[in-house]
Amino acid sequence: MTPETRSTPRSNTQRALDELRDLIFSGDLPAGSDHLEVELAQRLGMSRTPIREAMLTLEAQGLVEVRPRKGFRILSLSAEDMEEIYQILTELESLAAERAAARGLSEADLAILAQAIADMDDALSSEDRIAWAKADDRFHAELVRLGGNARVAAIVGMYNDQVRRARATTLYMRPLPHQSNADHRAVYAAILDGDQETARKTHAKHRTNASRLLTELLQRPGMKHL
Amino acid sequence: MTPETRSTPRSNTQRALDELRDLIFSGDLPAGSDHLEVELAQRLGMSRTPIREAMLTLEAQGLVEVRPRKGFRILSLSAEDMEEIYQILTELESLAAERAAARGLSEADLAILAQAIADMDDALSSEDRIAWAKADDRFHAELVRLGGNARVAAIVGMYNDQVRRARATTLYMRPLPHQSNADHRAVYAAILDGDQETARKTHAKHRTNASRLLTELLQRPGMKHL
DNA sequence: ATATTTGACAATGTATGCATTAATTGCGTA
DNA sequence: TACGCAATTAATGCATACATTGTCAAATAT
Repeated sequence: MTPETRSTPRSNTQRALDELRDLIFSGDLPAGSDHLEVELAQRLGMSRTPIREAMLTLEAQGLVEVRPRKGFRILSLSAEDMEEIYQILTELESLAAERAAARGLSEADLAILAQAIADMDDALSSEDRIAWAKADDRFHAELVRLGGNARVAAIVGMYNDQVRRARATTLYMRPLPHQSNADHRAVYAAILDGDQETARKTHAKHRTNASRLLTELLQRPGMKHL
Repeated sequence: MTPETRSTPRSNTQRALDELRDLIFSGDLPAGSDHLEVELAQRLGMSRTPIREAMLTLEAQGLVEVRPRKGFRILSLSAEDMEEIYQILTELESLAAERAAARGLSEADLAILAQAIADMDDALSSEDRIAWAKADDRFHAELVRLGGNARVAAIVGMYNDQVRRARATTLYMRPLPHQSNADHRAVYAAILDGDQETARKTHAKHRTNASRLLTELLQRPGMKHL
């Protein structure tokens, strides 16, 4: 845990990328706010160049918008954006579930998935929503990994980043997600069974429900953008 | 068609992005080749900075890989890569077809789609494969547009770019795509009918067939990478 | 008062130079 | 000959300076 255990001296561009992501996800750079190159450069203690380069990558990932004389705008997501993203997540994760089921994976292969489910159960009993959200993240990330399509995993990861803020906001607005855990177990079972169709459909239903819940919460007055 | 009709004097970074894309798609920068910053800078008549910035964007889009002292590598696609990409295209285009069917679109809304189909028919009768490929592109682009999810359209567009080289190569290796045209018409009819399930399944089958054909051709000896 | 033009300013786009560092080559030694 | 080490080289990472250009505001004309 020492501060300087890093062997590779990461480039400033890389640091800028990581730190800017953190600033965005933490809400330190709020959605909708604008930021000039010099401002961010000073803030991170480097020159404009690595900031620009990091911002280009973040733009390609859909997190910011470059507005030539107005600075970088941290993109906010409307309810419609959220629906678009959830459609994609539903679709691609369901594909991953189907493919995972098709691969004839053993219980050992599914250990991480099983662990994530167990962690979610624990988190639910202790009503620890943050721990639950983290385990849920792990479940979904591992699911797309098991799907065996690296590009699907990358896209899903990217969009999960984008909705992270929204999920954090709604985490305490929703009831405890008992149904989610049941869904996860059903998906797990279908994958282990090699039942592609069930894996896909079960997961699709799970995601569709989650999506509906989220968008309903987000459409409450005063929640316009995140 | 005058060379200087452009009102906005596009930035060099933008030009670099466009021209590098063209060089890649045209095969002028062959898949697998490495290129240094200075080389490309000289080639495009600008300094290293806009080249670097363009390359970062291209890297985020999966077209090149930045290899710190070895130059930028133009990524080649193996048969496995192609399968990954086609899985995604199948999935997201089928989603688009379903959503398009759900939107209650009128015949007028589907005019571009219908035109693309007609163009493909014409191209088939005259056995003009290039015209067919272009119309096919238009059909798929319009389909995802009609799906109403801009992010889906963006992803599909990106991956279509990536497989363009492969499709060009195989264009003359395959039989004339009569079945494709029948598929397209079926998808069109389902969308007009508002039959979501048929739209999705029909398009999925269409894409799966196309994918199988392509990957078989690509697995012929001597075709390793594209 | 409103619209328009001009001008100053400020932010970005781009080029360039320097420091850093990985790769490579050549040399010495076993 | 083969191996390892050191020096050289070359490419990039980053900072910085400068040119360009959009923006804003003040001033003028209608």
